[in-house]
Amino acid sequence: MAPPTQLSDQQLAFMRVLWDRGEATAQEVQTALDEQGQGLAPTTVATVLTRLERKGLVAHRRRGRQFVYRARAGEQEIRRSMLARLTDFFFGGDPDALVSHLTAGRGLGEEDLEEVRRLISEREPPDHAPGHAPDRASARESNDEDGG
Amino acid sequence: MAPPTQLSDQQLAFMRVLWDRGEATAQEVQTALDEQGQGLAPTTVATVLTRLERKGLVAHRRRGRQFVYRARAGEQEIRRSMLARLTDFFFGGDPDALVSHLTAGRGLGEEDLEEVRRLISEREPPDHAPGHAPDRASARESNDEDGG
DNA sequence: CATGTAGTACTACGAGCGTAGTACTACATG
DNA sequence: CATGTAGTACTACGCTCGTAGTACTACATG
Repeated sequence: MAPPTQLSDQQLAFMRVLWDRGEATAQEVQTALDEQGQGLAPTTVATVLTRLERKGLVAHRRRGRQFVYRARAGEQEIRRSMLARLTDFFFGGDPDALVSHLTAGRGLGEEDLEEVRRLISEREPPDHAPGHAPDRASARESNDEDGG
Repeated sequence: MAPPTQLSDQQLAFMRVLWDRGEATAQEVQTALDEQGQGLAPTTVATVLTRLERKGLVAHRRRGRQFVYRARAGEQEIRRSMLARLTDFFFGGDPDALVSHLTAGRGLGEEDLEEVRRLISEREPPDHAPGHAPDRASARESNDEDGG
């Protein structure tokens, strides 16, 4: 599972609506996006949803003549794989850089940084492969949180 | 500045080569990618480089009949904007989730998590807009690290 | 059953990507 | 200058994306 989940901003926006609502008809998705400044034609929304479905990211069931869509891929899952791609690429083998990156510009001082760095570094297993993303991040953790 | 820097894996791989070497001819890039299992035809490499150049991400100068390419966009810059897109989308307004994500699967215990969370949360400015990415992350930090 | 309407399915079209072939250029060599 | 060769420029093709129009279907209504 967990295909080369490389989603565009728009696709993510669609997924977000479904994640937030659990379920949504094409119309509801359209309305939701509309409120975010994404004015799309109804057919466009349908097209995108169909494509997402073809990729296995969403599924639908009928309700009357409407399709009710739901996300098949969880937010955590997508998030994980998308971020894993980048972190593996940019910080593969160098968790230090990742910490620095995250804290840069957030006003964290050197001490804080040091703390965070320590916390992560000392646990980070050295099974990195700085190159194209391996799927080490996609298969072994089912213990995502999001709730606490 | 900082265009909607949304690079594919391959484009990143190309950039990586240039970042690592400072400069490289198309041939050198090809060789480098070849060693990473990316067997590409010379013309393919040239095409990709040309396209990257058109996007302003790389530049070239002549050396004899060859083109010597160099990255115009720094690794930090690209990294920042690419990660900003995702973090803004997934964690916009919720630094907690970001911390959780980063530490999930790394074996960090709840205490550690708490610590990291505290460090970031207490500094995180509330200027988030959980929606499409604002460019709050792209303009104001020049203090990236990468060196230590 | 005829008509309107909501909603999905199919088709389209331009842009960018991944990939690469062919054409052209410039230099080494005789 | 003719030829070979390395290297870039142009062209191409299939795919996905963003966007949406048109066609078809099914249901409410008279």
